[in-house]
Amino acid sequence: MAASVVLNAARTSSRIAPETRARILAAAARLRYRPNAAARALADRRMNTLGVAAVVDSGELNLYFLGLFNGILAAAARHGQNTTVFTLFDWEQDAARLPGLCDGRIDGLILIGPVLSREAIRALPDHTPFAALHPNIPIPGSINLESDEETGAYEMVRELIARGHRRILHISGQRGLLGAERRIRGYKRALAAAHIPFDASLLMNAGFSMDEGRRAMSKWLERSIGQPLPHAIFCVNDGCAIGCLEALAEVGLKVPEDVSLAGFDDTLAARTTVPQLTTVRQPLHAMGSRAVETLLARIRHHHGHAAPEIQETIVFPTEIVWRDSVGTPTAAPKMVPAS
Amino acid sequence: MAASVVLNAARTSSRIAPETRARILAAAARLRYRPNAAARALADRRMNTLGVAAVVDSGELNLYFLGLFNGILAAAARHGQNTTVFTLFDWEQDAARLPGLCDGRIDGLILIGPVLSREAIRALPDHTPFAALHPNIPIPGSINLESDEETGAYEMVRELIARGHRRILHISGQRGLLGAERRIRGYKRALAAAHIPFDASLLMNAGFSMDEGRRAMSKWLERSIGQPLPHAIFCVNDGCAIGCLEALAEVGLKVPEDVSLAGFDDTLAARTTVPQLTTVRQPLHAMGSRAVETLLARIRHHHGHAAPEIQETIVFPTEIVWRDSVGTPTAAPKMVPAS
DNA sequence: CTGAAAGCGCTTACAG
DNA sequence: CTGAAAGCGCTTACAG
Repeated sequence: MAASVVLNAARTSSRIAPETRARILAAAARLRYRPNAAARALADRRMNTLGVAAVVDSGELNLYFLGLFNGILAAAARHGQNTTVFTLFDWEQDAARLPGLCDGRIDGLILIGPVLSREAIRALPDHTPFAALHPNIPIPGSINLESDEETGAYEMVRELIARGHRRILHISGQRGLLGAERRIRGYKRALAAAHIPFDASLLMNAGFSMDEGRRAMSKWLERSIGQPLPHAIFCVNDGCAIGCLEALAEVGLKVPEDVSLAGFDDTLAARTTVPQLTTVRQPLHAMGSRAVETLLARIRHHHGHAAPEIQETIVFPTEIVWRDSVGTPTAAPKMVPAS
Repeated sequence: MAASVVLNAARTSSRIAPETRARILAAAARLRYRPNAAARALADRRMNTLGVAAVVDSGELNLYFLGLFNGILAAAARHGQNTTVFTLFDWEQDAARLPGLCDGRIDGLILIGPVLSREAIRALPDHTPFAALHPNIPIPGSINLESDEETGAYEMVRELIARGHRRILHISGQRGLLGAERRIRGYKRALAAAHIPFDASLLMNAGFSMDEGRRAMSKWLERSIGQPLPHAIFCVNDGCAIGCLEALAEVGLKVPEDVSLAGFDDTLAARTTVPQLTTVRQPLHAMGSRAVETLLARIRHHHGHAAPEIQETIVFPTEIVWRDSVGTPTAAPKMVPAS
């Protein structure tokens, strides 16, 4: 007992005599004593470990994940918490595995971009606090963190228009996904505000990946041979924009000389393209850190500490980052070449 | 006891009567029983968790880490293992923290690119098995996984020469780091094999990051104004190559028209540049998976199972991936423009 | 100031 | 086939 108190600098009532303390410390050093985390967790009902659950699409975690994860790790390290990663293949199919993860090995769980049905949400265990980053539906009882994607999209398109771009192609994410729909709404609102009629042929459904961006762009180009290029292309995220860039390069079209291009997220990739990508920045690092901080507040609450005042939903502002992929439109837009 | 046996399908001698078994299962379902991982770990002396320790340079995990980590996660998932990430700031300074991580919360530890002194290696605890990916010094007693970087560099430079490039600038990593030195050796060997004298002005010391690549390239360009460009530039890794690409773009030089460019690693970034990067592929995903498999074999061994035949050092072959950043050299190389 | 005691939730011999 | 018992390594009242 005395050893436990001394070695943990515990806040129990017990005082240990200096001499005893010294003896304990000496013995610990001599024996190279290391506390056992599992035993401590069992006695404490606390693992000091946070879980992170994310879907690996096409077998790989992506840069969006990496941005959030870096923020999560930084905050976790500040608070002496470990982070364990659970990978899922598919939200719908793996939602059933979530309760099994909350078995005492983690104190709280961060869900990255969860797409859960209302039933799946109802089945979530209530003894473990959750935080959801970009949930497709806000999860009741969980902390929900999102960014103001609609405003981000709105402002990006408004600014493109302000720079003279009028025909703006939007390559969107899967219809029905909240993030995709919000960007579409922002896009449409900005067009309407500038009295530019919405043109359905300038909205391509694609997805959040490079592959989907490439395919969607190629398809659009193929079906538009001989017609004028848009002035600018606004993509649902950076990955999609990079796929787009590839498809344009394949038929010899240059960004931003022939057409301007914008992405969304400001992941690492936006700075590694040539030209660098103009994009709507989501503060991924800050969002990841904040998820950890708020989750830890909840965990302390669960452990009987003072009840923290926690918003259920935290919205982060977005911001436009201007780089070289957006230029000024040429007077006479180039025609789409045959490929 | 019966509950434990039934719920775990345990391999104990005990047989449980079907009726008892049914009663237990029913009760477990009714009570929504979830085993407690900490208690199980304490009794089993096994956490079913692997640790991953990596340095975050400039606050961010990079794509090299992401490549390995994806492989680690995939293999860990296959074996029902969790993965917890420990971030370090600096190997030298944080080596002392390593023993503290081996306190029963993990069964084995994977070190990503460790740069450890012989003393730090000696201080590593011996009750926890290790695997080291790209260790700067092979760690005795640990599984060491590396790729054949020297051959990769040699073949890349040999092939560049075969395509007509003779003046080849090498932007290297920090001198003294094994990975950097091996690439330099490969570079020099390939020059020697083609009877091209080594030119010290064509070797720039930089580092493994985009920033360092950009700075080194800019510096080289500045000091070479009015002189001929190299035919090709071979960078220590993809990140460095991308920095290079930026520095070239800044002064209006185009890849591959004005100069060819090659990287190393084949991270995600190599496919997201325009033009896409020719690079030496290290099988990062496979290396991460293999680290997990061999580490698990060791852990089973530690737990008294059959001794596995494990090589101390596993070397993965590299492979050149041809993309668009390498072209054929022009007859008259461009001169370095004033910036 | 100190230490004997109970308990965290599980597992695995072992004796009936 | 079944269940009482000891033990994993820690923490925290609690009684001296």
